[in-house]
Amino acid sequence: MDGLRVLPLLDGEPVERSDAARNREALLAAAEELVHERCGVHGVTMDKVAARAGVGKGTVYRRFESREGLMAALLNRSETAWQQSVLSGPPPLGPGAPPLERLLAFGHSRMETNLLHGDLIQAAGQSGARAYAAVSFVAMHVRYLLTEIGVRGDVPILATALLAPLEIVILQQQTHIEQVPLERIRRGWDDLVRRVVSVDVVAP
Amino acid sequence: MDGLRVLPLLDGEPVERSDAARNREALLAAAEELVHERCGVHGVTMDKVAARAGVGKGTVYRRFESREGLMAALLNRSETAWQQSVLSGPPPLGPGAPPLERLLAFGHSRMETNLLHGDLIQAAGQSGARAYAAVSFVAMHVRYLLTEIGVRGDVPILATALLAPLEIVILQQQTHIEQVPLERIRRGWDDLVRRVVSVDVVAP
DNA sequence: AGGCAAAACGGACTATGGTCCGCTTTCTAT
DNA sequence: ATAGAAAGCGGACCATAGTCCGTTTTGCCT
Repeated sequence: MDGLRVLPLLDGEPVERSDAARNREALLAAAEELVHERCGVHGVTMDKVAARAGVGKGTVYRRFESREGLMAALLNRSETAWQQSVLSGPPPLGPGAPPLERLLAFGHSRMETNLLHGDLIQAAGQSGARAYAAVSFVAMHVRYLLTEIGVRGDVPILATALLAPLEIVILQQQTHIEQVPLERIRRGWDDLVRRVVSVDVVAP
Repeated sequence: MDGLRVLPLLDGEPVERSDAARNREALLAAAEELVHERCGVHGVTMDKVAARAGVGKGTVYRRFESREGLMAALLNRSETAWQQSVLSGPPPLGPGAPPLERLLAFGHSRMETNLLHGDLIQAAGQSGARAYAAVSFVAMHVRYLLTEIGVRGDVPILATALLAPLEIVILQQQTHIEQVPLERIRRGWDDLVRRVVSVDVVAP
């Protein structure tokens, strides 16, 4: 009998072999351990990750493409939890609050998250995973909220404009180099949002 | 007679030795040549730059600290010309036009410049020179224009918010990955500026 | 069960950024 | 002009990201 697996699992995702899956887990776990031990992303080398996971270096690169890819994968783990709290957590970040309040809460939360994972984000660079998964989720959400608020104009572009000052390169420039206090950055962003939005809400 | 050099050239900039100056020029020239030959920043290695300039690798690092530093130095050369046209070129980019027009022209010009030097900017990273020279010039100018326009609020933070969407990481995300046409990005930025500014100009 | 093709493995190898330290050049004071 | 010290020089050396390819494992099919 041929039993299970009747559906030919439409190609494009040709099933992950068991050893491959095992090794991916091992590698991510090893990388996370090393980041914690070393108290940072710097100093976590590909060799060490491979050794800790008990595999060869070639395997790391097959699974994650590059150092950036590995970091991006690591990042996605924490990002997922955060995305959950945006989609279904308590208001005002989650659903239930009026859209403007949600948008402001979103900005504050995103700011904190980005600063928290700053080094990891930079180490992940432009690498695929983040560029797609994270960026597009965040952009999507802001577009949605802007639409709910009733903003006229090129919503996708405006969403990008609101998100840009929350990017880690900008935040680090402000906090680390210009020494701007966080509270002021936050108020500045709130002000920006209100300015962008007010044009439409006052004049229908 | 003890002749020239009476002023003890107040320390802090302890005079550059002639060989050092010569080598710096040679290195920058070599780096520029290689960038042109290779049609890009990638593939320009420190070894090649040193060899082309006819010096050892150690010299490159003494002069420019790191690869990022070298790239930043390269960038500064072109940046300087651009800064001149902002400060004293023809309007609307240069002085003479009303501040709002100047601000819009500034955004367009900055957008083009950043896209043109995209790879170089990324290769220069956060490295000193750019973080200070370029960023602070640009920030200063936008603050000045916002003040002239009569914007109330936290002008430095608003300036950062307007500049953020012009950063290369954002622009490349939009043009290369999301395939947004340049014209649309430009119009989007104009809209953003008008929204940010309009709050103050209509309601004094 | 046994065989077979595809996928995965792993470690030696390469390329390149960055460091180090003994030697050379430049500058200044005599 | 000369000597001495400070600054600069340069290439051998190290660390780490990334590649390659012969070998091993896996999972399906008869």
